[in-house]
Amino acid sequence: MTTLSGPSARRPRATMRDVAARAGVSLKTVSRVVNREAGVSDLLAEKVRAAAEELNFQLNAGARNLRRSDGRTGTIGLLLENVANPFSSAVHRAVEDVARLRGVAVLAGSLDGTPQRERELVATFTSRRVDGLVLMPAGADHAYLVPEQRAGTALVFVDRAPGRLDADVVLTDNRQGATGGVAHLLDRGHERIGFLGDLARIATASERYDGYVEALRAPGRPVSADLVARDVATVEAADMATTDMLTGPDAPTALFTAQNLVTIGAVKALRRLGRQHEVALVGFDDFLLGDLLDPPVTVVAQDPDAIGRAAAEQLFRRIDGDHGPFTMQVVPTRLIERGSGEIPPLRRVAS
Amino acid sequence: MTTLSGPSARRPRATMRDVAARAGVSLKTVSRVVNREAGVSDLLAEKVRAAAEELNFQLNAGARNLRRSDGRTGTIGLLLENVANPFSSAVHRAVEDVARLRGVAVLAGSLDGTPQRERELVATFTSRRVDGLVLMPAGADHAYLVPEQRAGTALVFVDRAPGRLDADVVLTDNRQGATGGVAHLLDRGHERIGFLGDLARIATASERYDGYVEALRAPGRPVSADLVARDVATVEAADMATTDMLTGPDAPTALFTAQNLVTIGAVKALRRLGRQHEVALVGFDDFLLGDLLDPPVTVVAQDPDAIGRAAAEQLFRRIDGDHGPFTMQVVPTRLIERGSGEIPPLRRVAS
DNA sequence: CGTAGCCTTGACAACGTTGTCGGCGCAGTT
DNA sequence: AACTGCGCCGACAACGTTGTCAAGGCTACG
Repeated sequence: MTTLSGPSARRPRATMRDVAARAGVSLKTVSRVVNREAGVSDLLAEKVRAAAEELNFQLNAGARNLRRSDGRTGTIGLLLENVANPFSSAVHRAVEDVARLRGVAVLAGSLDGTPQRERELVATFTSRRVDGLVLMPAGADHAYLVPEQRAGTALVFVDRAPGRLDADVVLTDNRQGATGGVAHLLDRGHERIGFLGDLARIATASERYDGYVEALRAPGRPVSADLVARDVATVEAADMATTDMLTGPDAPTALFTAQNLVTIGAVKALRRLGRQHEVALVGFDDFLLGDLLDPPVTVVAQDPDAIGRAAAEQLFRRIDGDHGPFTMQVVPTRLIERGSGEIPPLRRVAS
Repeated sequence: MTTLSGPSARRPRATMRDVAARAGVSLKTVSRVVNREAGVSDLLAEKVRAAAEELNFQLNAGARNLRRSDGRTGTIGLLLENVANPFSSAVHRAVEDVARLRGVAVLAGSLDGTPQRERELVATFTSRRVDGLVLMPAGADHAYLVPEQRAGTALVFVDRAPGRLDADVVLTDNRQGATGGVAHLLDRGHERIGFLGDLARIATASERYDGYVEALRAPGRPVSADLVARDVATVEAADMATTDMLTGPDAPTALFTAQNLVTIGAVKALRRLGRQHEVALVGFDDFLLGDLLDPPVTVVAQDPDAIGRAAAEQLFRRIDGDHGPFTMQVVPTRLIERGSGEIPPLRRVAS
């Protein structure tokens, strides 16, 4: 640790009063100039601008908001599963880009799937009087948001719908995406398709499972219990579950992995077993570098960018005063064929 | 798009005045209860709490901050290269975790390498009177922050040092990391080691190059111009540069790629040429799933978590009133051997 | 029994800004 | 010459909260 010179003496911030005094005008005139209101002569406006510049004046957004009639802070809150996870952070970026066009700042936070943290963060943000909240919810009951909503805070849910609360929502078409992924494998002739999914209590995970079942039911295939592993929550668990499934009797010729980490675990297992070119694999959720693996991994990709954008746009419509009925937007998934999902079924040896 | 029922009638927020009226006490007493100040009888405190609860009272943080003597907003700003990139978002998460312990909210934004955006975001955040700013700077001149710093905003730079401004800084040891990565290849007997790096004008990129040169100079090896490609800024450019380097005369037996995307481009090129098991590769910066590739990629990993944590902790020390000299913290890198960096040199055929 | 001192409580000003309103000066009209 | 209307400007109150201070009631002590 190197030591440099320390911070120098503190100089307090200039206020409008200071600017007014230096420019020789009233405080209200400064306010008018700063807010670009009409009705100030060019001469005075110029003086004010010069004074503001010299004093490094910067409007105090808190004070402004306190007095303003529209009550807007120009700040929104964004509650994500985890700011560091690729899906969440892609949504974050999309929301930021929309907010940036309006000069709106974004408060962000991670929930880690804990409802308590959701409530804490909501409180932290609303006490700062955010104009709106985009939330990827952790909890299942959002009745606690009713007063907030009534007070005028715009609410848009992403990825999962709110519980016990009506609000705008933007969702991925999980069921349809899963159905499509499994159908892709069926189309290639696979009959025994294994399912590995995240915790069943998570709504999205269970919708994906429903999609899997639906895809099999359509052509009248059975859903076999030994080909289904739910509640697989980590890479390691997915690795183990995959290994078990593939080394058991009547092993599947293809796998549908319904979540990112599960897909990674399955890839590891397939690789260790040396069967990555033999067992087909379709994963839900794209992941960075999926195309660099061998074989490259076919995925049902979500579109976090579209989700974030749609959510932010809806949020700002509400903030702008749209009082129309609540909306539900469903963002389609896209099947990206890269190789692993196009492996044909291994012919079965008659016993 | 499905239509649900619309938002219901607006009900304005309760203020301390409302709570006071309902509890039959003065406004100041409510303030005391809300702030857990001593000297309120249990009876009144209970009445106030009940009234606050019934009215869903929530303190207005803006108004509080306006009046408070310490002038703290309990909010910090975080300027990152891009909230969606893995390095930035890992730093983000670490900062959030430290902030969360103190109930501090985090405003975050992306700079995309543009100094103008940096200034805009700084203005957006400081006008909201953040207590401090953690910045991964895009610009090279930070003199514009002097008034802000003097006004009492804590500043901590991460990943790159500030220009024309003294402030605390947390850096990765780029030079040393690069030296270590290249030395690792030299140790394995490689003599011709190619360098591919990001834009030379970026400080971190140039430090990594310096580290490469230093590693070669130590045992007295030459730095050959045709083994160096700088200013490689995209995956595609890296792919091309790698291809050129490997198909040229006197091709290297090992590559040191000094940035994430450059490493990915090199992996693609090696794979296309079918030489991924023959040419050694060490990359700077870990990347998700580097261990799933074939061969798994050996990297010099940065520690974004440690960087973010150190930055946030330093920031809060300043916010808490530490007026000591500015500090520079250097976070070490770690070499992760996965396979690609341990490939021995191909014996040269005598011509 | 008087008084000092503590505990509890509330009145009031202030934070930095914007909304409202009224005043002044000047041009144009009768 | 008096009036009207408009353009420009400033005084003042208010936003929701906290800091300061003083008032009132009580206890404890001489």
